[in-house]
Amino acid sequence: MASIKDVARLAGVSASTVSRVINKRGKTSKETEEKVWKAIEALQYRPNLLARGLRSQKTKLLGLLVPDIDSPFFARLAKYIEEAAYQRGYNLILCNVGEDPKKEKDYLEVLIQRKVEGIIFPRVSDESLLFRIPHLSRIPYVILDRTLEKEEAPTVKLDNIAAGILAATHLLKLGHRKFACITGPQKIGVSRERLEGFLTTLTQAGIPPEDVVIVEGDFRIDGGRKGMEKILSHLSPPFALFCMNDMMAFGAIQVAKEKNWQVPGDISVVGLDNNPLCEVFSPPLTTVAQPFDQIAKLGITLLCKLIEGKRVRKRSMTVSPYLVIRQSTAPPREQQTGEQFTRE
Amino acid sequence: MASIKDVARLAGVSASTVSRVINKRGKTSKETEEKVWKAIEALQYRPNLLARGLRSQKTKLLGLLVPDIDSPFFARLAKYIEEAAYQRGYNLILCNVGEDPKKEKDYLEVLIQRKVEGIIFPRVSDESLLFRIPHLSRIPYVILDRTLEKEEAPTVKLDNIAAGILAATHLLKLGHRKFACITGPQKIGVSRERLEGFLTTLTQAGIPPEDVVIVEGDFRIDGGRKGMEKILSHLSPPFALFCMNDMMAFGAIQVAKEKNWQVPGDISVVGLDNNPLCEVFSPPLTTVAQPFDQIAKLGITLLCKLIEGKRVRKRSMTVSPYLVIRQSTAPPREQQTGEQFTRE
DNA sequence: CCAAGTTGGGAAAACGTTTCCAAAAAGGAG
DNA sequence: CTCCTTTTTGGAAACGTTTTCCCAACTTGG
Repeated sequence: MASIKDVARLAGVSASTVSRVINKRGKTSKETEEKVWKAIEALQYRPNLLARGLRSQKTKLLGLLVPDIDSPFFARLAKYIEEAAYQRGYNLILCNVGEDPKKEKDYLEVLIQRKVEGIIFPRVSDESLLFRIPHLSRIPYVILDRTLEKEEAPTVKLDNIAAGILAATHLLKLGHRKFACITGPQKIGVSRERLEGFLTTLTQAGIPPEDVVIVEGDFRIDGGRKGMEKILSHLSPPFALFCMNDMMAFGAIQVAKEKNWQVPGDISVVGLDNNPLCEVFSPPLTTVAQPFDQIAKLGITLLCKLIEGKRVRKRSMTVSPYLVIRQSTAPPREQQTGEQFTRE
Repeated sequence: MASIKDVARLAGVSASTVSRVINKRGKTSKETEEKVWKAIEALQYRPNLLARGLRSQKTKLLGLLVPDIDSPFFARLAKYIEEAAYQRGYNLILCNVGEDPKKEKDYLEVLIQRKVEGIIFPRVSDESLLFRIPHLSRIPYVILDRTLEKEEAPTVKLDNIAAGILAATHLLKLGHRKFACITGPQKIGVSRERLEGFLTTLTQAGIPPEDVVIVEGDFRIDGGRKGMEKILSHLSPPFALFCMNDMMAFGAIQVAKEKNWQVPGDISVVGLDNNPLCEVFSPPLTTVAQPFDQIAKLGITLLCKLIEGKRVRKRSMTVSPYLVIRQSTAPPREQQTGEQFTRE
């Protein structure tokens, strides 16, 4: 493929001039510029980004370190991250690390070796080797959807307390007095914050935390299933359930149906994320929506600022959730015994 | 960061020797090797992959050009592609092109500039600019889940005819005689092949193609919705429906429920893909499963062979689908009229 | 008309590797 | 001990850019 020297030769100028024209750096006369562009066009020249990166230290590459790209949550986030990065001229190296710490470490090393300018971590775990790698300390990064306890890491995430409040308020307004909650892993800060918002709101409404059945889930369908089994062994409908993501809500509702409980008739369920499947699920799932696009956009913006070495005022930011009411929530059954047999 | 020269200096050898030790090329004595590894360890040296790629033309980078990473289908495929690539020491640049031809073109150019060694295309469209870019003709690529009409492109995909046959056979065996089908876009070869398998099987069972209600979908939930509306205006239950992917099946079933038809009581539905959501949907969806892992693995293997310049016998290969029977299919209602009024 | 500034552009070094070639060291045979 | 072969090593060029430094040729102003 044609190199910058070929262009220079054809245009009758030096390589430095071609570089200047391309990068619009330094002074060049209108006529040389024209000659250069003509030559570039004629040779279909495209700069070699390896060489450019090597010389200028600007690779325009970011690492995307994601736990599981085949999860609706991360896939969605990844989409918006990609979009935001593309807009700013960055490319993404996809690193799907799963539960494998060795793979995570491998990838972190490789990203360093590839001279990525920054790394974006959707929901990295506390056990992440992130901070173990010496060279990594030098490279800018942003964490999405996650609070890291250890240190002041730049983060963009949902206002999780608000999310818990939103769910609780909605269910209270419908008249519920009995509650359950399937959380995410309790070691994840996100889960604790959501629970905090949920419980304090209930407490303020006069419902003591001890009366709320709380079981720990895993953010996966199966966690929702198991969670619901456990809840039903402690609590009899009608009651209201808050699942900390939609996947678990799907699993939980499935179990409820298998046991012949009606949703929302016997059990009202609120999810979280606003997965596209919510609409098509039956019943369509009421959920606390995350604005993925905002999170991704803010995350990339923040990362770019860190890369450019700009001083940033707020290294951590939250975005507000909003409630999407569908048909998995309704007033509790007792209060409308008259209607009990007419619906459906 | 430490460079190869620093290592050389510390180990008291030349840079070339260090390179030889790292890459295990050429002869080096046991003792120098030891010295070199010690120095590498001491300095925490990691080769700069930009420089290596520039010099050796081996970047160990692949492009992943995907229509929409936030679709369960592609997310799943991407996961397995990533896994297969990682196993072989390749990294992936994530290119999410959506419906935007300009973005596709942009990305193809960028991939060339970044000197990727190959590109993997899950389900590229016929309108793709893939073959318009002059330099691209030189770079190896593999297409997944798609037949390109134009030319003999290396492809790994499902045996779509077999998929259609599988769906038809299953429904016939249950005793169905009235059929409908929501296809993918008809301009996509995949859709036509699936339909072919489906229809010929029905024909062989004595059901003329004219009696099968066929509507065109888009592989999305909403296409399933609209498709079902159209079908129900032409055909009254009971009948059996084959949707060419799970998403459309979800949408179709949703509409059926809204109109108070029972699945599988009134309408049996078969999907395709075996999305994890199938299990949790109600009713759990019977579906023709794609072995994503196989497709991805074969695709990457093929791509690597092309990259290494090996002669490959079969440039195109198919993998076999298999049926997963859940609860969205059942014998048609007529045969059990007694139950007709007991439901709900 | 000359000194001082301004503008445009070229030469060369540098980025960090790999790889070719030749030189040095080591080993073996006579 | 010498000569030849083989193994191990170092030097230097090359990959394709960007960037620093410098010089030539104009402009400009006094």
